[in-house]
Amino acid sequence: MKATEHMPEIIGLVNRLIQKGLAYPVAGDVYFQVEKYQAYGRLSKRKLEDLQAGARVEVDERKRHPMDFALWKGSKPGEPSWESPWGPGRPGWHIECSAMSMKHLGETFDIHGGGMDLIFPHHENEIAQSCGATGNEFARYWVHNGFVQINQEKMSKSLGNFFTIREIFEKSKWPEAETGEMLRYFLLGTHYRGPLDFSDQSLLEAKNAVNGFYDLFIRLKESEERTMADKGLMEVIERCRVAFREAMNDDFNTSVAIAELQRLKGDVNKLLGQGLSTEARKIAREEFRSLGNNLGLFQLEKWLFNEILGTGTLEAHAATVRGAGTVVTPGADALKFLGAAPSLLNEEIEGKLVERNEARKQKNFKKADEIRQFLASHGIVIEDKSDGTSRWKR
RNA sequence: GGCGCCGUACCCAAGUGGUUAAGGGAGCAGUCUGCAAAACUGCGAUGCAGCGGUUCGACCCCGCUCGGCGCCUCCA
Repeated sequence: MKATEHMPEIIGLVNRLIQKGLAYPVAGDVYFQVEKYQAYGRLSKRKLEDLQAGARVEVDERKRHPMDFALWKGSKPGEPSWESPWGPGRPGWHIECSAMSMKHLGETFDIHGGGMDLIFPHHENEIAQSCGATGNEFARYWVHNGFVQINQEKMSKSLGNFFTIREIFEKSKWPEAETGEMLRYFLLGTHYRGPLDFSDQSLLEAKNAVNGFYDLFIRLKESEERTMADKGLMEVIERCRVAFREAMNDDFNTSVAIAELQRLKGDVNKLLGQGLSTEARKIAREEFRSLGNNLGLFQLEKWLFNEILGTGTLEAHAATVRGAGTVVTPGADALKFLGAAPSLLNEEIEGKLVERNEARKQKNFKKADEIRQFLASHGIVIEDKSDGTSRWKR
């Protein structure tokens, strides 16, 4: 959806505000007259008289009040422009949000999100425009998130200390799905209103935490049929459901919601030690999937482990990392994932595993350990199972 | 000058006017294991930036201070 596809709606909205006496045209521009909108400043708790007019930018003398903001800006020669009743020009910053949300969501809608830095002036102005034009409430709830910070500093384009999610994917030595999930886990680990300091360590911690869940999922799939703890499982699941819902209902308290998932993980691991039926293990996995779905977690089935054998995903990805070279932005240190060693082909890993198990059978533990060591140097961890076979993971 | 967010253990991070201040990671010590990994068990803040105040009682309420971050008619 693009703002440029909504020019008729935008122009219509500006017209409506002029007709209501809330806006006035000046030499090809159209300004919203803040003094005519008595609730101005309600969202950001600002009073017109408290604002420092001209503190950063010189006041435009043509405006009736220094705080009046542009709904439409006449274009200078050579600039991209659209035709309007006030001459060629382009929409002011805030108007397209109002026009587009009105068209697609209605005059009043439930939730409007955005960074804290947008509270003023952007969201304040959106409200003024929208409510001014319709007389109705604009957004019922405002959800403002804290900043992502790098080394205690706001991440922003102008500071140059930013990088994109795509770059995180590219720098990571892990498959995209995994990287995405750990990023999501990291983001969800703190309350949305608080600041969030981005670092390679935080991401690594998130990765390990997510891995812990998938370790459990693998166990759920492999354990033998025993039914001792089935009943306990249902109790533990029910407790988690209630607590999880409660946390989310409390202003999206995702850190608590995640803590509940962790608690369930521990509970299920314990019950698994006692013995769960195939059916119960399936229920447990489904429960994680279902709860996790609220947060975009645990949706991957064959992720990470050798079940994805043959897809080539990991190898292709490692090539991307190797070719990427060094990062140029100041965020480089944050993106420098520790020891991004080149990966092995899945087939090679499988081969080494067979070789090692052969050695183990012959009690040639020296050789077995060498192979473990070799794979470890490539970031591959081997886990021996009780039935004599092994699994691996990165 | 105005408005706002944040400061909790080694790290990340919830939370409450008064029961043991969630959870995770790391660490240490065990169980298990050929060795590992995973899993499980145990240990870890007498204290929640500092100082005052309110209160029978504050980490949580109020005030001040210190420290970090952000916004305040341009551009998005």
